[in-house]
Amino acid sequence: MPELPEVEVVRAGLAPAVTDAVIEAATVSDDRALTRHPPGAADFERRLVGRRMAGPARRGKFLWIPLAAADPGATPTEAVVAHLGMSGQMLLRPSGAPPERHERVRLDIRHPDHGDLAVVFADQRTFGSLAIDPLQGTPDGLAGGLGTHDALVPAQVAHIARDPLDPGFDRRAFRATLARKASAIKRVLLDQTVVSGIGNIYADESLWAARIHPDTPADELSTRAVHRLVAEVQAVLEKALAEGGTSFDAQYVNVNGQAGYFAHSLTAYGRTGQPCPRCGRPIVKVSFTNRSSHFCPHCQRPPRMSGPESIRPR
DNA sequence: GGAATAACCTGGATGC
DNA sequence: TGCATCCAGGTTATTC
Repeated sequence: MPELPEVEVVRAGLAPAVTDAVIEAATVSDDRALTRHPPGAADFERRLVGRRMAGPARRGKFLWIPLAAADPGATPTEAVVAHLGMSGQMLLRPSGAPPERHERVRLDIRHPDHGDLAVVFADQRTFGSLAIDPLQGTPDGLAGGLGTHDALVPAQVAHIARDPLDPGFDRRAFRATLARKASAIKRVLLDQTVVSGIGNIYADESLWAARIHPDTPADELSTRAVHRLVAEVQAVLEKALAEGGTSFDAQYVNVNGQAGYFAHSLTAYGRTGQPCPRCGRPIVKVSFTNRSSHFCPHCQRPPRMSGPESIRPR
C-alpha cells in the first residue's frame, strides 16, 4: 500500500521525466479517478493540454506537480494533485503504449530531452484520485513539501501535517499534540493532520521498533518515549525508502513497474504467529477499527502493564 | 469540538 | 469447478 516511502519513490521516479515537459494530451478513461476534481473529466482534460510541468513535490502520501505559469519565472498558481489511495500507480510508458490494466488517466507529454512519453495513472481499487488544485501559501513559510523550494501547497493538501522526513517537521509540536490526545497512539499516528505519511504498515513497524503498544494512549507517552518513537518512525521510513518501498503484491510498483523490497524487512506487520525478531515470542494480530494491528505482546506491553517510560509524565 | 465509525472499492484468497 | 464470502486499508462524511 502506498505510504510515504512508496509515494516518495514515485515522486523521485517521475521528476526527471515530467519536469519541464509539456502536456500534449490528457485522457480520462474512468471518472472515478477524479473524485477530487468536481468539475469532471472534460474540465480536467481541457485545462491540462498545453501546460508545462514543474518538478513534482510530496507531502505525506500526497503528490503534486505544479503547472508552470504562462509567464516564465512567475510562481505557479495551480498543480495536478495525486493521491494513490490503496492501489494507485503512476507509470511512465513509451508514447503510444497499450492501455494498462486498470488505467484511469493518461497524460501524453513531450519532454525537451526525453521526447514523447505517457504518464499513466492506474488504480485497481479506485481509492486514488487526481485533481487540478490551486496552490496556496504555507502557514509556516517553509517549502510546501519534499521536491519543491516554493512555500506553496495545494489547497487539498493544506490540512495535511508535515511528514517525519520533512525538514520542517516540528518534533516539539508533535509531542505537544500527542500530549493533548487521549486516543491510542496508533490511531494518532494514522491521523494525517497530526503527522503525515504513515499508514498501517509503518505504524505497526515503528511501534514495534519503539516497543510501544499500539493501544497506549498518546497522552501517556513520556517525552523520552515520544522522542524514541519519532526516531524509529524516521528510521523505518528511511530504510523502507532505501529499499524501494513495500510491495506485497502488484498493488505497489515504482514508475517503471518494479516492486520494492522492504516487505522482506518487516518485523511485525503481516507476521502473525511468526517469532518476534527481538524476543522470539509470536507476533499477534488484533482487530483495530476497520483494519488490523500487528505487535509483540511481550516487547510491547499493554498500557496498564507499561513500564516507567509509559507512565504519565504529568 | 473531538473521537469513533461506516462507506467507498476491487480482486485475490479461502471455504464450501 | 464454481460460487459466496472475507479481507486488505486511506480518506472523508457522518454520527455520537
